[in-house]
Amino acid sequence: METVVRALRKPLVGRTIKSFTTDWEKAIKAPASLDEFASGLRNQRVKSVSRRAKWIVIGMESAWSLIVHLRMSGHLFVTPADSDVDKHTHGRFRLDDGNELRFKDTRKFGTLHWLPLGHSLFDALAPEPLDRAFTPAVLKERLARFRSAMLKPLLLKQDGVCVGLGNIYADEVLFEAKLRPERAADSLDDAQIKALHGAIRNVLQLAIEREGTSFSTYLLPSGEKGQMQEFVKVFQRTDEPCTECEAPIKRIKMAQRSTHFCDDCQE
DNA sequence: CATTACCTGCAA
DNA sequence: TTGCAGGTAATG
Repeated sequence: METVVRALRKPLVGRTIKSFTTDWEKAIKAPASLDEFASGLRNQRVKSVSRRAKWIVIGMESAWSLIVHLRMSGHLFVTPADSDVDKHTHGRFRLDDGNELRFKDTRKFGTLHWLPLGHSLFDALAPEPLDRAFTPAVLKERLARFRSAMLKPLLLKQDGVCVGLGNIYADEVLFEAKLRPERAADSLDDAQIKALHGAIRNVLQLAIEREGTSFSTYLLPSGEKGQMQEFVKVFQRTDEPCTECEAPIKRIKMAQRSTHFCDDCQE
């Protein structure tokens, strides 16, 4: 999402939204009606494009925001308003420069919100892991809250120890920290907490530098793939040799999600 | 914690 | 035809 936000800033900041159309009203979660959503957005000028956790926030000069969650298959991009419209495009935001912001979402899991400052969408979210305030001490305190919860499901929770990790990066983080996915949150010593903290920041920072992970449908707003899939060490490498010890990477199911790890390296 | 639900497309 | 896919909310 950080990569998406960075790419959308230039084409969106300073633009005015002239109109909105959709063929999938259910994507709109706030306000209650399509009418209120579309009329709220009309003639709003974009002031900023930012992000909280995996939510994309397009802030207007009016202090209201268009907030988008792309979930599994969502894609946001800016294109000339007269260009071909794919059948999975479910939202079109006409801009004042002849372009359109399009929301494409094959699986229709993504959500759109039009909300004023002070909304509660982000209230329960855990800290941003790349913020300076996210120190090993903060991680330690948050891990303690979750007692014997297993690390893998805990890292996926956006109201867990930190935000921003999905299934790919959670596996990569645990591999880098040399911790098993089923380890209990409260069983880590200080060195392991420090390793986990470093791994979370490293993996996310690298993923941003590589512009995301395009294993399946993820694409940059430009339509190009990210590069992080070339650098992952365990995700979707089942039975391939561990990069550290050559043991075959194992795949198990945890919290209904595929989970990849090295049986020898991770404790 | 696990399960289910929300959807469509694709590979086994 | 089944199962699986990068996410999250609701429910048990």
